[in-house]
Amino acid sequence: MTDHYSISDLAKEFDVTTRTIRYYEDEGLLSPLRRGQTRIYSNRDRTRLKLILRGRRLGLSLEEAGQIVNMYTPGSDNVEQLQALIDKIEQHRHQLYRQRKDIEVMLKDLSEVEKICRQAMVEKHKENQ
Amino acid sequence: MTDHYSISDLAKEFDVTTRTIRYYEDEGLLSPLRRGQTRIYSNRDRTRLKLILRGRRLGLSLEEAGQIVNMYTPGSDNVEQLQALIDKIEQHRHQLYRQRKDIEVMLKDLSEVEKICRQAMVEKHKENQ
DNA sequence: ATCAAAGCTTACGTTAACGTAAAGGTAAAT
DNA sequence: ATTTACCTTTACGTTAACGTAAGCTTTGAT
Repeated sequence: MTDHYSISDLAKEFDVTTRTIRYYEDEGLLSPLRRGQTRIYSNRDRTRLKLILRGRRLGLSLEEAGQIVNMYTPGSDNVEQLQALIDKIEQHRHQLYRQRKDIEVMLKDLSEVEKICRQAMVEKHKENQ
Repeated sequence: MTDHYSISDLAKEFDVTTRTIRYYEDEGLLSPLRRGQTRIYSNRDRTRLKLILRGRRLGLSLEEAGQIVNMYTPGSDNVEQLQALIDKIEQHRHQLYRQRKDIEVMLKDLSEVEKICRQAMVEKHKENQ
């Protein structure tokens, strides 16, 4: 709510190191203001970091995550760029669909394995009686 | 259906290099039979590879992917191990839940951005008339 | 018989995403 | 005043997950 954060504020909130946040800046993903040398992060910066980390949790590279984050602030005004952006969105959407499918299958598989485990445990208990 | 595959068979089917498959063997994730020096992959090997690659698409490390794959063939018979396995399953399940949530949010965001894009394009077309 | 395709091992190279250490500046608390 | 707790930059180190190249063997096809 305060609209400005220190680097360690964000580091604590999102459970990353300050090194990581500075690295993201080196890679052009963040560009906080400065008071003297010290970095000052706005709510916009904080949101960008949040989006980057969300991408990372899905296994995206920093470059891919950056692409997605940059979609939120187009900046490009001509029709071709807009169309290119829409195409990128479509690509990412399909990747997400695939991941979602993978997750569903994996969840189902895990349930199956758990079931077998529990049955095996029941057998073991019978043995010990 | 043939129950045995060459390394390049699998490489083509799953769109990876043979180097990748051999690397997974080095890391103990696969252990194909041999005819002389040549590797021969069974359906079981093929399934393991498929599972590993599914894990990779979700951003898991090879080690994590390996853990999951090994759940499918418990091998351990004592109760403690079974309980440990069930705990691991629960952990992975929660990670998958989180990823699924991330995906839903991201899909929603992408739709939002696309909407804005399309509106901007409509404006541009009006200008050009 | 030889030639191309595919297989093998060994080993060094590469890249992303940080970790870690050194050396220093600033500001508040004791 | 000096300790504590931040902040900074620079720079070298590390690890996972392969890529790539060299050199050799095996095998099916012509």
